[in-house]
Amino acid sequence: MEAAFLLKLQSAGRLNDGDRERLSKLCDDIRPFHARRDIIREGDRPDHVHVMIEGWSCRYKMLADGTRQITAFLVPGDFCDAQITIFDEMDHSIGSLTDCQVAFVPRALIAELTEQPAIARALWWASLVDEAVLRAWIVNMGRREAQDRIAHLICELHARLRNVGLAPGNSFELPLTQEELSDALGLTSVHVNRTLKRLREDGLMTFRRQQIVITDVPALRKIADFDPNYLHLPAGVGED
Amino acid sequence: MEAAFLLKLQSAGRLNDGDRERLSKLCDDIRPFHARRDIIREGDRPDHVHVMIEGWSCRYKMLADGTRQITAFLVPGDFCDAQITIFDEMDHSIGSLTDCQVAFVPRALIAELTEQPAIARALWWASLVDEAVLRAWIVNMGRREAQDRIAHLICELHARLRNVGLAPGNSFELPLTQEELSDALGLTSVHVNRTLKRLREDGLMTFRRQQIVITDVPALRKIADFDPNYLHLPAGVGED
DNA sequence: CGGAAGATTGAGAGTTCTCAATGCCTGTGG
DNA sequence: CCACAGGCATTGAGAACTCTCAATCTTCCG
Repeated sequence: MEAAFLLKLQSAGRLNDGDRERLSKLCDDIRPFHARRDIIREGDRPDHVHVMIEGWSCRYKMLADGTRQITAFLVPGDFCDAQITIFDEMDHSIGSLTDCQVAFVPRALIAELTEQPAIARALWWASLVDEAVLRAWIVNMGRREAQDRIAHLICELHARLRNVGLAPGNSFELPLTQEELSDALGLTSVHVNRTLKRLREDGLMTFRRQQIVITDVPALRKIADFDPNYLHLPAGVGED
Repeated sequence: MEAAFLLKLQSAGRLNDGDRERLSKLCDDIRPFHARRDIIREGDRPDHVHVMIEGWSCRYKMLADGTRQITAFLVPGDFCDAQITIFDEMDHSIGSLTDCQVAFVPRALIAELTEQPAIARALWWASLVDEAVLRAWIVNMGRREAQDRIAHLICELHARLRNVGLAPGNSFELPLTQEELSDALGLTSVHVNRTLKRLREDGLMTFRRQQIVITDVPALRKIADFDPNYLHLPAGVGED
């Protein structure tokens, strides 16, 4: 299978064989992480940039009262912390959700790669998509109640995973507990549980054994008010 | 008064006089907008980048059910839509909140400016701060109840406005209605109203006639669990 | 002096949370 | 192969928070 980050950066278009060749150097130093470990912590000043190769991780912040909010899911192909080439220190943490493989990329290599305009552009593009996703999450948490909110997140993940070849058909692996899901949605796990039940009963989707099956794609998108435009995927990929 | 965007980009450091001179070209084409007008709409493909010079605007999305979610407040010095140099079309709208002055910057000028490494770096830095603010909003909406959520937003705006010289002391102008505030916070205006009353009664802050007065900065930051680290301001500015 | 928009308040309904108990599944050790 | 432990998932009941709908008050302006 082709490296996910190539599939992803592809979407930014304009990569030629030389660029793809250069990008393959990202994989020179891949390290494994167990599930539920911190890959980077708030306050760290890592000297490598981390890229997800395999498995899932998430950005998160802990609050003073011990609650957690997940602000992003990172899947194969996602850059964890390109911002560290600009900022002094991390303002949030990144933790693995599953066992995973993470590429450690020296800052110097990033600097070298971004001398290629097409690569710089692709990275900027990826960063702007991340931003668009954050806005979509804000809309989701601010203006949708639980059922529609879950539906929207599932539609988004479905579209993103398809783009990197990880969601054949209308199902995909979602290696999260309901607790983790609730930390991303701004809900409690109890309420997520009840709401998943309703989605199941309504014949929209099921989530069992870490497997999402979207039973009725149009209906799920409808209640979620999902429009994939913000993901800026290549034509066709976001469509059903 | 110095142009706000210079003060802001300053925070990225490393700008020399030449850079500042070049950046002044951003102001060559400034146009006025009345309050409550769209500056750009979702789906637009503007050929200028817009920069806030004076007044307030906001990013927002409308939902199918007619509700609105504001995803960012834009104040003097903020770039509205740098992403349009990469994406084909806007995935959200930007509307003026007050009468304002907006610089229209041709894409070509942006391209020219970003040939200067320090300027490119400053713009990237600004974009990463925007991203960090979006994450902070997600945490805010996901894990704080109304009073703490409002408190956090006010602390953030206070810090940001100080950085561009718009918040002397512990008060600042916030030219929003309670309705607009509620659209940013994911609440209803009725609930915002009641909660503002409580903040007032608790001696933390007041909001009357578009004027925020923070009565007790430490207490407000405490209930908001506010840490300005994510704004990556120059040392000292974020502090009380 | 109106009018209109925004702010404030009340009452009741709906959503989500908290706390706690129970059920289910999986991996491990005997 | 079976029993058991631990982590998740599921369910119930009551409390807390937020929303809706509507009325009333204020403020701002022409």
